[in-house]
Formats: sequence, structure tokens, C-alpha cells
Amino acid sequence: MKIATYNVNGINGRLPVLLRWLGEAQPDAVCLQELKAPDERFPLAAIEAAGYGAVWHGQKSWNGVAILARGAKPVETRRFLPGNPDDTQSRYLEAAVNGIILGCLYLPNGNPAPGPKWEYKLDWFGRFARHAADMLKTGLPVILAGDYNVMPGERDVYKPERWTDDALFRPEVRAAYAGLIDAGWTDALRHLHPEERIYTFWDYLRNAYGRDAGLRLDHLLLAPAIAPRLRTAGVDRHVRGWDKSSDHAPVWITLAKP
DNA sequence: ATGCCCGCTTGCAGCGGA
Repeated sequence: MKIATYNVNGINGRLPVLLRWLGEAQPDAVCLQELKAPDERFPLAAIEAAGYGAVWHGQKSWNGVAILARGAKPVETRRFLPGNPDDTQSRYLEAAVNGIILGCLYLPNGNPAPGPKWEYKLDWFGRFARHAADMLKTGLPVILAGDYNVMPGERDVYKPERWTDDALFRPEVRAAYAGLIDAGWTDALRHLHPEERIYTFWDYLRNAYGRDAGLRLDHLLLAPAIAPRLRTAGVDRHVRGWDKSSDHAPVWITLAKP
């Protein structure tokens, strides 16, 4: 089974790129972020024509998350992160696919730091960590996949010293991410490739992709109930080089049969 | 320190992204 996460940066603007990648990569389940579209503008017909069922949680202009499953409709289990009923941003969606619980997240960027956006990021991360802890207690096969907007370590940044004060790399968010790992979650790509430089994002500016000035922001975290099934993991970085591409590339893992 | 690029908008310039 192949599971992927992809920040599409506008699902309608990127639809040709998304469909081309789905046809090429043939993932069984996909978490999408940054739909940048309200619910009624989700391109369901095109997704279904490509062979995928979908659940989604959209929002006008910004944010928005979706979960796709090949040949099936994901069974939605949650569409808000618990703990703050006033939070209206569409950044979390959870569904069961093929016996696995998939949490699809788009963690806030948090820049500029300090400031209200930074505070929102820390609050969101705290709520996410509490929900992740609750999910661990269930003992279920859970995967939390998405754009975490955190580079977990030095080797996840092309030039770490330039990013020390940035909301994506400040000690607070790196510590929050490390806390997830300490709690028992497995960072799939880092687990299988402990020393490699791995990037999942290249800025549109300054020819970042051409210079390979990238960041690793998109992660798949596996609960202990499913981590032993992990086989391979990678980044489809060539997709970032396609015309009209997102600034993120798709990230994927494969799992052995249960 | 800013713009560089990109998609989005009760749109044609401003915002958010990372």
C-alpha cells in the first residue's frame, strides 16, 4: 500500500499537475493540503474520473485539506482539531482508508515570529500534539501526514544558519516536533534515510529548485501499531520541476500488507 | 532590509505563502 502527502498550493490551479502525478505514481491514499478553494469548488468530477474517492474540508482563498483513496471513498472520522471551537481555519481532516486512520494536516506557517501568527502556530501545534497523544492511546494504526511547516533538524535545511529565527525552524517548533517522536511517532522518511539530505519544498523565488535550496516540511508520522509495516519512502522531487508545479513535491511511503 | 515567484480574490493590487 502506497500513501502520499502533497501540498498542492491551489487544487484548481494545479489540477493538471495533480492528475498527471496521480496517474504516474498510483498512490492508494493521498493527503492534500492548501486546496485554496471553498467546498463547492472542489474538483470532485476530475478526481473521480482519475479513479479516486475523496473527502475534503475547504475554505475560500486559503488552507483547505482533502483525503483521496483509490477505488474507494474515505470514511471521514473528524474534520476539526479538538480544543478550540473558535478556530475556523480548514487545516485538519481525518478518515479511515483500508483499515488505516489517516490524519491530514496543514500546520500554520507562523511567520512573522514573534506575533499573532506565531502564537497561533504554537497553539495549533499544542492542540495537535494532544490529539496525537489521544490517537496513540487508542492503539490504532494511525498515520499523521501533511505539511507540518517545520524542518525537524539541521539536515532538513539547505542553509540552517539562515533559518534560526524563522517560524519554520525556531527551537519551539523543533522541540514540539521532537516531542511527537519522543511520544512514539515514527518519522517515516527520516527513519529509513537517517543521514540523507531530503527536501520536500523549494521556494519559487531565486531559482531555489535549480539550486536545490530546499526544505523538508512535509512529513508522514506512523503510530507504533503500523510502523513495523513501513517498507520504503521517498519524495517525487521531479514533480517540482514540472510546468505550473506547486512549490512542494509529493512525499510517499509504502507499507507491507497487514 | 526588500524583492525576487505564485495563486487567490464579490479581483486588475494586495495578501499570504515559507
